[in-house]
Amino acid sequence: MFVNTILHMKRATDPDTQLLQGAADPTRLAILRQLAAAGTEVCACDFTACCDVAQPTVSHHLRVLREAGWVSSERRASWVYYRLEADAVARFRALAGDLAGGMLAPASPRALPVVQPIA
Amino acid sequence: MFVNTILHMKRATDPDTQLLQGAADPTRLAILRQLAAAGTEVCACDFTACCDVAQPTVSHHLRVLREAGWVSSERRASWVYYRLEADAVARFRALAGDLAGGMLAPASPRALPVVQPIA
DNA sequence: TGACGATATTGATACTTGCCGATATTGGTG
DNA sequence: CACCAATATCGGCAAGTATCAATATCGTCA
Repeated sequence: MFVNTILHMKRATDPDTQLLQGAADPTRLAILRQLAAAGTEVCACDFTACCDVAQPTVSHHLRVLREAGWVSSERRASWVYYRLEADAVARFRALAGDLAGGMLAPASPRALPVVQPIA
Repeated sequence: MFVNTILHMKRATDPDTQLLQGAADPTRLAILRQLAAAGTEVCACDFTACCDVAQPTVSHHLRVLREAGWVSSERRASWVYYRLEADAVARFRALAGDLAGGMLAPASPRALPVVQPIA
């Protein structure tokens, strides 16, 4: 109450909130989905094609995703490749599991086996 | 491309993005977690105690959550009770599953499936 | 080295959001 | 009805953010 009254300085220092905020944008969600669908790294140039925003905007969103822990990037020749961070995905799923904790899965015996990447 | 060039008017019309934006705030995430932990409906007055923000702010966040589909409310006497919407939780988990899609089955030849114990 | 293509950064602008105080609304009670 | 407690809404401010044009940076190639 006090901390907040002085000046509302609380924003998104919590890592879970940061993760969610990272994904909570149509463009960034599209990027994440494209990465998930690809299953491997994706060239930054491909995102520019997919999302109907200008190149600097894509670059901005990629930075936000990187800072939120969602993706990592690697420069190769003239291109920069982005890949999903397994850890972020795992944390996201854990979060979803937490929120679902109190709910009884009505008819979902289809518990999909989680394959852990060995290395 | 066009819609966006004219004037950037795109914000969060996508239901998935709305769901994520709903949860992407420390106060709202705390509310969702409290609801999940409770497993049943929770009185609005209890949220005021938990999150260190003023009453109007809690009310505001509850509205955002309701409009995002995360919760539903029911008035009983002087109190309003909120409960998690199973549908939203399901959609959230599905989203998490989608993003994990590429990571669950890597192209590694001998990826022995580690079955997660039924929590 | 210079030109070029791919990304990133900067700067400016408009929109969105979180917050609170004040006030309205709702429902129970005397 | 008047009063009170619990919530919701309003009005406005401050901070955050999404966007783009212009420009800088990096890496390749001639």
